[in-house]
Amino acid sequence: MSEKSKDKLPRLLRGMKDILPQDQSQWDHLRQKVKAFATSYGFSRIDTPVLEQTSLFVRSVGKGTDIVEKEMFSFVDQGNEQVTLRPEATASIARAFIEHGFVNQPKPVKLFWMGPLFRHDRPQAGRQRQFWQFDFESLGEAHPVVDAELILVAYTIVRELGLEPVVQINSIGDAQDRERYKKALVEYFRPRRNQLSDEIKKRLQRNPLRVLDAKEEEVRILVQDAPQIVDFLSEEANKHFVKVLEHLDELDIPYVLNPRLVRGLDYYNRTVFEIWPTGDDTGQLALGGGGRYDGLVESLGGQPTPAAGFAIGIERLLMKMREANVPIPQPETPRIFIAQLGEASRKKCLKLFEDLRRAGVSAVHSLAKDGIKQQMEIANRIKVKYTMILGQKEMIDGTVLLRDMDNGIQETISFEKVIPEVQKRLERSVLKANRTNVPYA
RNA sequence: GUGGCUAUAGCACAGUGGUUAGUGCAUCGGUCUGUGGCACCGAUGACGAGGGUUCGACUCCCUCUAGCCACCCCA
Repeated sequence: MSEKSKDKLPRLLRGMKDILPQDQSQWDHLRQKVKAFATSYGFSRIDTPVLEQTSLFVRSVGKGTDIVEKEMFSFVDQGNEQVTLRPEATASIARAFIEHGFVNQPKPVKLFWMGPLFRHDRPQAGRQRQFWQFDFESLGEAHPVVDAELILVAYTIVRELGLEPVVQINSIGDAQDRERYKKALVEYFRPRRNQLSDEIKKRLQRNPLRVLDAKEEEVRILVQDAPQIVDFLSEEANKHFVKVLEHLDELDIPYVLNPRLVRGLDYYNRTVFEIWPTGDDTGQLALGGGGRYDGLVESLGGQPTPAAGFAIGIERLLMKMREANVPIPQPETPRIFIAQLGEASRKKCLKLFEDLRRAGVSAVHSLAKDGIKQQMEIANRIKVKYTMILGQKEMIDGTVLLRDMDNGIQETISFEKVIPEVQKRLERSVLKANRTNVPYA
């Protein structure tokens, strides 16, 4: 260390996080559950590459969006190709849908996706530059029941993971509806221009919908009386929205009609929704969101394909689960430690370790250590149930000492019988021990 | 991209414009070449980076980097 200056040491890139061994059980637990949900709701898994053509995201997410304007990890590769680390999943899924002829499958095509995404934002609470999402997408059906099913899935997953989500929902209509609405919005604000900040004025010009989610108090007050997009929906879009809500009522899913909910990606139309944790009324830490994107596949060159989907952020989910002290099953810890004494015993013990593994018993050893005391300390530290001791004496007798670490009782067992004996005892102790759940921590 | 706060060992925290920067936990070793939870002893290991002010900077100033928080936006 003294020789090397510290700035030469390799370091984590900004906004990147290692997922350490002690956090893996939470991640595994969560991912496993999400996978099980996907299967039970009939969504098939699809994985897409981390790297895609830059144009894919520019065309789908939209040129004027923050994601494309300032958050993409883009570069030119050695083959002079413009590439981007995926900032979201839906575009890739739509690309795969087109590329692999999913049009020829029965509709809707229900897909499940899980993986890391990359956005070059400034890190803060619940935000990293590499983060995980899982996505559920349903392609090929325009019917509102599809929207409702997706909301059901999103809501249920979050709920069954131990949180109390609230669905925020809105309809942003179809393209023509939005055009008429934008005009009305601009007109509404025109006589009130002097009350607006420069930033808001700019938004009003570039993307009037953005004014709706402004955080400034004065603007929010104005927004309350501003025209609402629901009043500008075409008859079909309105019917569609009403049907989605009827389904949610039937399912007893609590939702909040949020006329100010607009989403930051260009491909959305009609139904948009977000999943907020209870207690968050700003949406600052939305767990996820989604909506309908009927035009996306076609705009990327595929057949006209109505579709909808949602994404949920895994780190945010974990964060909220920790905050809420949601219990998580303890990871399996090893129950057996192998302690050895002497060169011959060491050889025997590595073999024993492997034999145990083959018998389905995962043991821990520290074969590199010499002193039995050190080994016992380690066994104690990792809280195994039994320690198997093989010293010179046992080597001569062809036995193993089996020490119960809770009460210190030791028994001599013949070497041949020790594996079945250990299996038997572990089974018994598993039955006895009531599985304890500890909170995410 | 903008703003505020912060940066001392693996972790949690002390500390000072002036010899060798402390403590607890952890790690390694010893007391203790056949037995853990205890105790005692010892060792390893840090002032984020670069520049400036100063006789002297870990301490004061600037820049950078990173972290946290907020804005923008989103997961």
